[in-house]
Amino acid sequence: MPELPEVETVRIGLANLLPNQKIKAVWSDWSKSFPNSQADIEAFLIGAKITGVRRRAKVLLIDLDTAYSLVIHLKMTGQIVFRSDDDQLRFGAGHPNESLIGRLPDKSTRVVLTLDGAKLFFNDQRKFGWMRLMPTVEIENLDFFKKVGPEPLAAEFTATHFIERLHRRKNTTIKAALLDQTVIAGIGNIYADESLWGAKIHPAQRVSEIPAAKLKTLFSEMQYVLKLAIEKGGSTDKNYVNAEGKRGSYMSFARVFRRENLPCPRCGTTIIKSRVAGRGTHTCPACQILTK
DNA sequence: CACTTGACCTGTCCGC
DNA sequence: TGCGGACAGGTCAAGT
Repeated sequence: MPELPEVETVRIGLANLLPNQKIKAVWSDWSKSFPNSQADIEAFLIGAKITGVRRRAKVLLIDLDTAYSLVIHLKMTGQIVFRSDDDQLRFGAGHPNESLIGRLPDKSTRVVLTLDGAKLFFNDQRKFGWMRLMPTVEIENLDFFKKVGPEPLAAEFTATHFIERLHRRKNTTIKAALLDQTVIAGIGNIYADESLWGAKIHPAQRVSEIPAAKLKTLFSEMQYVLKLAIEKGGSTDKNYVNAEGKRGSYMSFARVFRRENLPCPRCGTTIIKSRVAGRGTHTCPACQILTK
């Protein structure tokens, strides 16, 4: 479930913890999680110093002073957790900690980077996520980066631009268009449902059938929801944690997502769950009407 | 070409 | 209690 707000929360955490850290050792248990060769890892990662942490769409980028970067996609259940050796010892001694997860590595740990007095753990229960090492300048040439749409919170991204982008997928449902990373970057199932509820648009409505004024509302609702979610440290439904292993609190602000059988906070009607664009979809049947 | 569906994985939950 | 199957949802490949 890491979407833009979750990946951004991890980025903010790592940006405070990682710069100037030196990578001393690397361990991995699952080659698909970290497909680089041992030779590349030794040449460009071990001994490298971390210079910065960036995000583009749902992808995390850790830049190194070797002119290489770690490109990381958490997919559904990925976690990047920084833990100092001191904190790790407290777990062993049975001391409670605010972290949602216990002693590391655990059985979902796929990669461990040993730093100076700390370790960075890449955990991923479902093994869909990955990290890979590549020259920093080549990142923009990856297919995904060439095709991915604009950042929805960029200052220069306007409602007009948003509507233009959505119209690239005018014959599909608005939910499928929002989830399409080549249209706009970073929206996933949670924030698609939340934004559509905010704009009172049914997720199965065709893009071409939605008046521009409603799409304009959708633009501001989307920005509102994404900003609020970043402020709350993202959504923890099950797996997601930030760089310190702590949960995000957006789910307690969610209006429809995972709230089936509960009242709509706007009108009190019972929220229903259905399937749109192949995904579990949450709507208020009174506020979000499918027209035509 | 535009769009939809299935595969990749594991853990959890539900019904029998 | 155990077991099969549905489900979770980001992205790419394959199918319509």
